[in-house]
Amino acid sequence: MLTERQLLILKVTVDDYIQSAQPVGSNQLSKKLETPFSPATIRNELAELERMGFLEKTHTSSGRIPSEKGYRYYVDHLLTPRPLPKEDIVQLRSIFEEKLTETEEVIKRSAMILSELTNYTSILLGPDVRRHIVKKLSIVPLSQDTAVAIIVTNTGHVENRVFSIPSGLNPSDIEKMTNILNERLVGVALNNLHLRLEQETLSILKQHVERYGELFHTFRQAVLLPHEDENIYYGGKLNILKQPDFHDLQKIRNLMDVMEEAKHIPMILPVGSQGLHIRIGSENTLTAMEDCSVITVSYDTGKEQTGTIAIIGPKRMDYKRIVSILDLLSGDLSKELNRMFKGT
Amino acid sequence: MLTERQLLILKVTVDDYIQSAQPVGSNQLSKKLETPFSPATIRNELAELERMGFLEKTHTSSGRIPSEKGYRYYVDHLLTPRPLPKEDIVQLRSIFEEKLTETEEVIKRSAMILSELTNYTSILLGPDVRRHIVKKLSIVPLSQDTAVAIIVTNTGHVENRVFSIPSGLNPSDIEKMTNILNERLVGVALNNLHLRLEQETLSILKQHVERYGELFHTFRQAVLLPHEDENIYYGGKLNILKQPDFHDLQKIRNLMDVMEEAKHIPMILPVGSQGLHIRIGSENTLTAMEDCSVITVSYDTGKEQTGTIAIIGPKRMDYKRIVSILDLLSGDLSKELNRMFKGT
DNA sequence: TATTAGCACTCGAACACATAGAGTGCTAAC
DNA sequence: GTTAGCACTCTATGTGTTCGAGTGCTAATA
Repeated sequence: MLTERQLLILKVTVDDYIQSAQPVGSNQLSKKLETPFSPATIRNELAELERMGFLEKTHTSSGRIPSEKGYRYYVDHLLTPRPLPKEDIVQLRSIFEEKLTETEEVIKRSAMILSELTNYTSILLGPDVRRHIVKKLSIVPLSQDTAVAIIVTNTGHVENRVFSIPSGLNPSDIEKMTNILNERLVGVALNNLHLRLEQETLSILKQHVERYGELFHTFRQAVLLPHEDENIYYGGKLNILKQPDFHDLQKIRNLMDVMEEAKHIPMILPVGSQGLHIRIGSENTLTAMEDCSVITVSYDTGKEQTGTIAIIGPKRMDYKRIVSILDLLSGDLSKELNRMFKGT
Repeated sequence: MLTERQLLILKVTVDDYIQSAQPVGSNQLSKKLETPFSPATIRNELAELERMGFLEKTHTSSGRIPSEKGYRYYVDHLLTPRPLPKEDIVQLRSIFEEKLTETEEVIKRSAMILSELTNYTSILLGPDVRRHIVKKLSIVPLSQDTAVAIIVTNTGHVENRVFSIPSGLNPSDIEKMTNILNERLVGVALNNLHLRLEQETLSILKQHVERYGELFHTFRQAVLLPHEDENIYYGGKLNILKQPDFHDLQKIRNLMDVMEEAKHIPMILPVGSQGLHIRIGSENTLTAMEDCSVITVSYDTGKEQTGTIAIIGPKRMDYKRIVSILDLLSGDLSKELNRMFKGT
């Protein structure tokens, strides 16, 4: 168990290191504490904290830096979220000052402001497109053998894909097919589309549309593959380069590589989980991220759907500030999106 | 005027430096030349080439590296494009092996393969969206006071924007409006849409649609602002970090910053100009790019439209290889896109 | 018993200095 | 015109020294 004084020293050490990026020594610490103890006393406590695994030295005669266990303890027990300064709140709220009509726009803007505010990299995940509800389907012929399939969802999101149509097809057949699809598929979620297509529309198409087989086949192909990466929004991808903690070019490369690759996202952040999460250093799944901390918070997009806000920074991240910012943004974003879609 | 031997020495020097990234000395050069001259002779020539401004030294007793003037001369007079190795051709052609239906997909894939092949950053500009021709317009109501406007173009490109509609509007009015818009605007290029909207549809709308004013106004707003950055495709953004020529983190940041910002694109590459262009170092407009070379080539997307392929690398770029690659790709891409849209 | 002053010790950063090696320019010989 | 020879220059590398910030330990102190 940690004594009061040890708690205090640990907290001040972590705070100081987060702020200065320099190992913290007993002298500095002695001056910084409001109840003064001599450097020698502090040294004893530091040695004890190190023995317990909360602090580390970079070399034998250096000051202390927090270990991962130290950060973890700090985050779990010593984090006293202070109210955000006014200017931060103003900047955050500026996301919504210009009335945007599209979810994507709002999220994109949030990612941008967030990275400006924090100087870290932000990743925002929009609500899962696959759960959006089909509002309308159209098929627009482009040439003799191609057409574009368009699906509008309740959120105003538009999916579109070009597909090939059997040449010499009767145009009125396309129209018929479109009508049948709309009758049967409006109101269905995108992730159920596949199933419903086969179950409900195939037999009806068979009756009304000539050469339904080829047409149905390519249309089905087109509709099935969703653009997986289209609701991931980044802010400040290059902010890593601003951090003094990252100097090894190879590591920076690995890190940026991992972040940009959409398929890695589920490894980087807990997609779909509720509330606030903090992953410190090697708590991350990917080794490329072992020097990073990731803070995520979920937000609510209405209709029981959620998105995720994430901040990626060095382990020496300003946890206190980021947590406050994410808390505020999560609430604001939920409110705004619910307002936008109150009627859909 | 340069002598035969000076030309030869300049060429070998540039080639060698491009390959090794190390200043080239008289000894090396002497060994490398097929007609052998002693290092001393070479030294005299090198001194002369330096005097004329084609070569530089990094310090008094170092070997020579090409100056910008040297690269320029090399590119203008000494570039003997050699045929690409088979494996490069195979990899390039792999862009088209999987039959893609959308321009965007093909271009996206080209950007990716191109950066993998070259280890540099590629930027591909698609054909100017504003010159695409409207194929179909729709308005899909989402809620009582929002709707999404959708414009399909002849290329299969779909523009969509959510806009607000006057609450309590008669749904049949939206239908009427959609019909009128389609009658009047199909076949018009996107960049003329603005003008035509006002000139041709406003008066007709007035006659047939109640409360046309508000509806028309917000629709017009939605249609007017095109997503400017949506036909820029990047490949290998992080390849800069692979280049030994870039080590200064600050410069890397500036460079990446500039490249990612869509508004800088016209400054970085000669958008819309025909044929092959090479910009070396300070020939670039932006100071952030003063250590880079940019090679661009245009390609033809049918219907008298063009796109641009660009490779951004260090001044010490493998010009010979890149030029060959871009030449080949430009041709292939033009062919493929023309094939895709032969019927539209 | 908890705290602190004192002190020897350790390590990194900064600096001076020496050396090796690659390359140069110049001169004189071929 | 070409080249061998040579003195010179600069970088990179390694070594030794000093300085300062920090530590751990011991003994004195409250």
